[in-house]
Amino acid sequence: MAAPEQQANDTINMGELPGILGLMLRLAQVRTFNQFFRDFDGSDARPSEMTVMWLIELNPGIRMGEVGRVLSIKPAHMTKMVQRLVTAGLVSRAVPSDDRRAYCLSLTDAGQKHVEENRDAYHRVQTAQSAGLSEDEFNTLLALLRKLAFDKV
Amino acid sequence: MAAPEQQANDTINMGELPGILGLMLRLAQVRTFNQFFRDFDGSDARPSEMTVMWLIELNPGIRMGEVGRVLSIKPAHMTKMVQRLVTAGLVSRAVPSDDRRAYCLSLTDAGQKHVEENRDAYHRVQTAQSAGLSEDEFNTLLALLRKLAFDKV
DNA sequence: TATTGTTATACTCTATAACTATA
DNA sequence: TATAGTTATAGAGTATAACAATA
Repeated sequence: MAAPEQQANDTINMGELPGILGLMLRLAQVRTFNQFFRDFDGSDARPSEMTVMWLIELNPGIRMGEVGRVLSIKPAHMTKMVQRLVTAGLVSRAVPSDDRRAYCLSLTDAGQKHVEENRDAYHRVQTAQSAGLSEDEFNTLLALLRKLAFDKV
Repeated sequence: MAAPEQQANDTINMGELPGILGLMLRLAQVRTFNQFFRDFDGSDARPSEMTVMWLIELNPGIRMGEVGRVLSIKPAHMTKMVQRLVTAGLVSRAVPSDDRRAYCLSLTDAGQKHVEENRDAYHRVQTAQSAGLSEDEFNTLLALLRKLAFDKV
């Protein structure tokens, strides 16, 4: 009867599954997200919205489509997400004069404040220490993930 | 007018975003999944179902709850997933005599055949080459992800 | 009382296609 | 004709809570 939930992981044969990249990416992400929501307990900050707002802060006037392309967010989802952020008073839209099909995004004062208040915590959650890795391991992992995420093959 | 979709990534300022572990895990996963679905075009194999069936093959008679714990799949989702697999004739359930609340899972003959037919392809998709990494980089990445996914902190 | 699995509900994210208004 | 964004719909996956049967 002692710690049956610990036994499970040990007595189960994983075979070659820990060599499947997609599975390990998913399991690592689950854990990272759990950590995020544990540390951000109470706050209504969502990783995806935080990332979008941070990107808008870095690139004022960036177009919706560009945000979606950089962050791999589909157009339909971008629309709903931006509508939420606009409704929440965090983001504002403007039609650029050179292309009236598009929307340029900026942070409102409230949005700017929101980013400034949460960025440190957001950044602090994603550290070597909270991931249980050494600084070297953490930096190596990030470099390899960047290669996987950004390099064209 | 030349290749505006290429410009975007270059002229956009990412700031410290590529240092955010959660974001890079997500972007790496998106790419890995795209590769999966490109290579498995036509087949109806889903990564999650393939992983569950492979785990059942390795551990015949494993309980639903154990599968969920190892793969971080929530009970409610496990129920629906197993029902799909049972309906598809790939997995069979049995109530163990020592705990009649539980379900033990096994592969049917069709399930066994399905795993054998798809495992190689499933494994082959997730290689260093298709990820655009060297063998060393690929193995390092997997080792770090395993540490992130499995180590208790 | 606690645990195994089920059901029901709601929400996030994804996928797809049809649509508008511009270019 | 192609592109930027919208709308609508469907599905996967997750989160949560209430529930029945069993331990």
